[in-house]
Amino acid sequence: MKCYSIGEVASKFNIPESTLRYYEKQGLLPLIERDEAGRRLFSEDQVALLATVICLKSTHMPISRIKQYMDSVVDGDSTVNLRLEMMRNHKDMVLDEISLMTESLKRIDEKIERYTNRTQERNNN
Amino acid sequence: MKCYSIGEVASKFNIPESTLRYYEKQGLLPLIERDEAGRRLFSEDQVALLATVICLKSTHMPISRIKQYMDSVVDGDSTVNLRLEMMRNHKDMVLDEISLMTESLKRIDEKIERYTNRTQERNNN
DNA sequence: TGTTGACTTAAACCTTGGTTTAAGTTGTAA
DNA sequence: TTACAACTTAAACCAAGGTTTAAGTCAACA
Repeated sequence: MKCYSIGEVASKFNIPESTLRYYEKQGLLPLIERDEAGRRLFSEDQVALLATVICLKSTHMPISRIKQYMDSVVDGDSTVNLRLEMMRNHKDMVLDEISLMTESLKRIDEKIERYTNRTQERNNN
Repeated sequence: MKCYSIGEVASKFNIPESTLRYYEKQGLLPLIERDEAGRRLFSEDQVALLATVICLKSTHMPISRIKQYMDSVVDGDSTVNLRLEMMRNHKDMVLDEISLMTESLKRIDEKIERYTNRTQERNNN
């Protein structure tokens, strides 16, 4: 099974290696193996888990909650219900945030329109 | 013209007074008047400006950029083009972020579906 | 008149989410 | 065999965005 070095993973996801080390230390990337020299080896599965971490981060889940989620992934089948709950909850948070941003975007669009009109008037005078 | 105390504004927008003081100190709320006792008096105009600050914050504009924007509001007509540019730029950022979140939401929905199926299987066994 | 409650300030403090540094190890290509 | 690039660690450092604290002022009500 092909494994990836930290450098490969970092460039695959376009994030600094230091961030990957930080995530591991925070417990977001459990069970990363090492080679004889102590270097991290990311399996395909772990790359997939990292993709999940990045997905949750991009929707603003705090690191402490991502850790809870990853811990329960490691704990296996017994936590499926918990994880389902967590994802449903998180989905609601994300939908709320998207709504808020979409609302705010309307105000921003109004400003753009008003400023556009004002600069046109200027040019016509 | 009716003016609002910091407490009134805080509860109107449901944010702590300390945050309002912090925003003023950071230059997001320019030109707040004081009464004889030194207490802040928010005019209707300033309440409207605060609403704009909150709108920009809710779309993740950093305080330093909100300050730039507010500074140019204070500078008046000569900065209309600048402000138009800023808002157009910001709109693009917000649209990108909404897209990213919407993409991530798809992955989250997939997880919800998989976990839902797994718990149903459990119950049928 | 005194004691609340709402305000003021400056400065210290806090959390989050990393990034940087310094010193060391390893594998490979020249 | 040396020199370079890719890795390792722990610990220090950093920026953003507030929050808390301590000490004080003031208006109004009992």
